[in-house]
Amino acid sequence: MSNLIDRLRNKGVVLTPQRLAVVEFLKKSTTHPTVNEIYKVLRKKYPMMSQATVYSTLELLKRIGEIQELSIRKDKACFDPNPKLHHHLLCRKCEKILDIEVNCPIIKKGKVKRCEVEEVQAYLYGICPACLKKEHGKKE
Amino acid sequence: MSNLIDRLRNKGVVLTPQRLAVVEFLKKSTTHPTVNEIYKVLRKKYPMMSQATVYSTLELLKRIGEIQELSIRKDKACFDPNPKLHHHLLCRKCEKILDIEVNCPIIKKGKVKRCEVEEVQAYLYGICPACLKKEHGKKE
DNA sequence: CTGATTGCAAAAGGTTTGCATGAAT
DNA sequence: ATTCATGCAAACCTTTTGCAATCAG
Repeated sequence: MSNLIDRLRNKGVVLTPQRLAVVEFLKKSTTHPTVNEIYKVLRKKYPMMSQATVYSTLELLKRIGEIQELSIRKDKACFDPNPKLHHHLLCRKCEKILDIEVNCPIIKKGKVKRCEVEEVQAYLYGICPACLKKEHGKKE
Repeated sequence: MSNLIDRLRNKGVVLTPQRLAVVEFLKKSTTHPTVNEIYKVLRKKYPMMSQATVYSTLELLKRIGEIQELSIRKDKACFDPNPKLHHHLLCRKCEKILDIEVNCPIIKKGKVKRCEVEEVQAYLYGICPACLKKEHGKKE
């Protein structure tokens, strides 16, 4: 965690308590939270925190390549503390977002079909292993 | 086009003039239009057409598998008359959306990493061939 | 006829923006 | 002093919803 803070400092980021709170919460999280989820949790500890600050901090972290934003949900953005290229599945049963670590030889950065690809997001929709297992007992 | 209409009838779709207008416009289009783009064009010919009807018709066409919805733009939905699995690139220069017809062995429907994948959307962000060509002359 | 569809307008929800306050250097 | 971040609230846009009027079969 402390080398994350060093990294931010080196990138010239002014580290306010609010920003630290967002960074720390997000880097610990494994659930790809939305802005509002982050805001609601942090507000308990930092009652003066505003949603606009959460937005601007996430924008900043995205810009410097510390996190990535997902549009896998149609209605709102989710955030992933891991900025490296990987894919995601949204489970239609439990609504959770899972990281999908596969090395796709085609859907990747670089030249694809004469295009210069700089960023990739692959969104899979279906059922996660946990919900598949639950279904095995039932009919359906 | 007439076998499209037959197909809709066979699926039990009530064919109103508004729905026909949306279907015909979208099936001819190659630009992945947004709801508002569709609405603005159709309103010229059908002044009584409402945006709510465009929304509901697109929802209907999606449900019966005639079109697909893209979330490649962060702010609004785009629609693709081709419901088959294929991928897309959003060019950051011209803002156009291109179809990317590649056969990815990994990002596909079926079993992926112990998940049951029912739908796939791969969104590539970068520069399209036309804009790349334009850049060649310039320094950049 | 009768249920489905339409159009209108309002509501909802997420995101962005403007500006005054406040903190840091 | 000056710059930059914050918080608040309003504004903005897209999408959804409710309902009365209308239409398709």
